[in-house]
Amino acid sequence: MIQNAAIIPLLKDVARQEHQLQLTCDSCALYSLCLPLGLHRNDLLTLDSIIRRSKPLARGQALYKMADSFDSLFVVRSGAFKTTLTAADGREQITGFYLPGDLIGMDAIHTGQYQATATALTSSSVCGLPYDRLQELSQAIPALQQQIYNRLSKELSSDKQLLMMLGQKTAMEKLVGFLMSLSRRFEERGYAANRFQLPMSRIDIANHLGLAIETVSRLLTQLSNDSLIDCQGKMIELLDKPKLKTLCS
Amino acid sequence: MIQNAAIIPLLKDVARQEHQLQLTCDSCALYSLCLPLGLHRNDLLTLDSIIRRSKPLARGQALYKMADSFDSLFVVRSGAFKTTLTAADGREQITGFYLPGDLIGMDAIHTGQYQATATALTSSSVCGLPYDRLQELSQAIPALQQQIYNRLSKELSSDKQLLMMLGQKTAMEKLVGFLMSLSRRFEERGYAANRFQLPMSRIDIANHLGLAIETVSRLLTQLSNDSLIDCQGKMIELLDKPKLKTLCS
DNA sequence: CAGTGAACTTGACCTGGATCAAGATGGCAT
DNA sequence: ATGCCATCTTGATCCAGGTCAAGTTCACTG
Repeated sequence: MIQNAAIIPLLKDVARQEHQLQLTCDSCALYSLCLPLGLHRNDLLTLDSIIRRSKPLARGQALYKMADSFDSLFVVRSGAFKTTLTAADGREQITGFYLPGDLIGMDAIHTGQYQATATALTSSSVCGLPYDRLQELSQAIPALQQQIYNRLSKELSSDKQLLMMLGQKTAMEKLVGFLMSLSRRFEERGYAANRFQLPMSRIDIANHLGLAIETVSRLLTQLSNDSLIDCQGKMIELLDKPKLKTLCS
Repeated sequence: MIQNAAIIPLLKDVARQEHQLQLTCDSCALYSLCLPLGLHRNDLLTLDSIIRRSKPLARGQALYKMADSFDSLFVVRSGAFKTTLTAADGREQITGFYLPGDLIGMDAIHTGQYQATATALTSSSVCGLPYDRLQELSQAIPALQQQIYNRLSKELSSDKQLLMMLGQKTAMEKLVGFLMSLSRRFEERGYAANRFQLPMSRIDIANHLGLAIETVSRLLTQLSNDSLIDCQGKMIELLDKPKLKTLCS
């Protein structure tokens, strides 16, 4: 329950959290998921000194927009985000969903501009890491440099996994694969692996997986009918993980 | 013609090149595309000292295989590579094509193992960069650290572009988008932008774009009939770039 | 707590691209 | 040269999933 509050807090909850919130990384609940992982105490304090803790963002609010000038990476502190690419003709593709501890904006490093739009899916807050300062620090702190390499590499890997999903798999495989990957990510964060609130709409899921909303809706119904999941609106419970696993391999 | 020889050299050509090949980065034709870009002379020599220049690989030969233990990144020196993910059920997805100057293996950094299989599409050669040494050097050389961040970020960006292609676009848009992106990449490398040899088979293109081979073949025929491209086997000439651009936006 | 618009579900139908099938072409080894 | 196996092309058919349509439910707002 505390977990769910952390994912989809009401506005007033966020305000309260904000007030109570640890002001240093070393007392942060996300410590073990976040960038400072593996840093020594002094280095941690140095990193801490450059971090800008944001006001909470409301659902639907943009953290940054595509083509905005790039200055910071962001760590999700609470809530959830999506990043969207917009094509010349206006079509949009959701390229990723980001949960607490995830790092957003890394695809902008090689240019002066953000390459996508990052939007809060629920009330959310972030820690901002000014890139120029981060670069300097990572030059001085080997463990930090390594962390950054690792984070970049990890996002590369998961994008390539997603390419496999989009390129090879059927609608059902895509959807179940998506649910399983969400489940794993919640679990990594210490939340329940088998019962969670989807932070995104069916529309977002469909777009992300290259499907029609109707297809997503129908497949969720079908999984429900087959008692593989229980699905009440955005609340999902995974009832038969082994069978689900066979559906997405 | 020299360009094509560099992309698809005969084995004997490679052997000859190997012999003639500059042994230092600062005399390498790829210098401006490659990792050393922006390094000062002394730093360049230091980087140079850790580079392992490989024997040429024959067409179809693997540079590394998925789950092999990770130790080096590789820069393509000549030829071309594909990287392939293999799913549990054996299905494969080509997650990227790599041309001279491109860096391969970055998705492996965050684990001890390569995350994909890298295969030479033609006779090719690479420069190997032992990751532990590279990490140390980039700690000492700010410009190198920055280059590595940039390269990782750039690959992230292009993967996300690809996600957009796979998620949103029709078969024709995918194929034309693919051709245009190849054209741009050849041009960046100083080769002709409008006339080039495809280093990969139709099968590989189809797999990469999530299409059937038959579809790729049909669409190429159609583009030929409409005089938008000229297509003789693997030789492609882009005849009407403006119209092609409208087909993929 | 009624009104409103967005999100979601379900059904009926349609189509883009997959699959199946049958050559044609081409690169390579002998 | 010749034969062989890969790759590629082209045509015919099929179907997964998209599109269209018509409600239903949900979450805000006033």
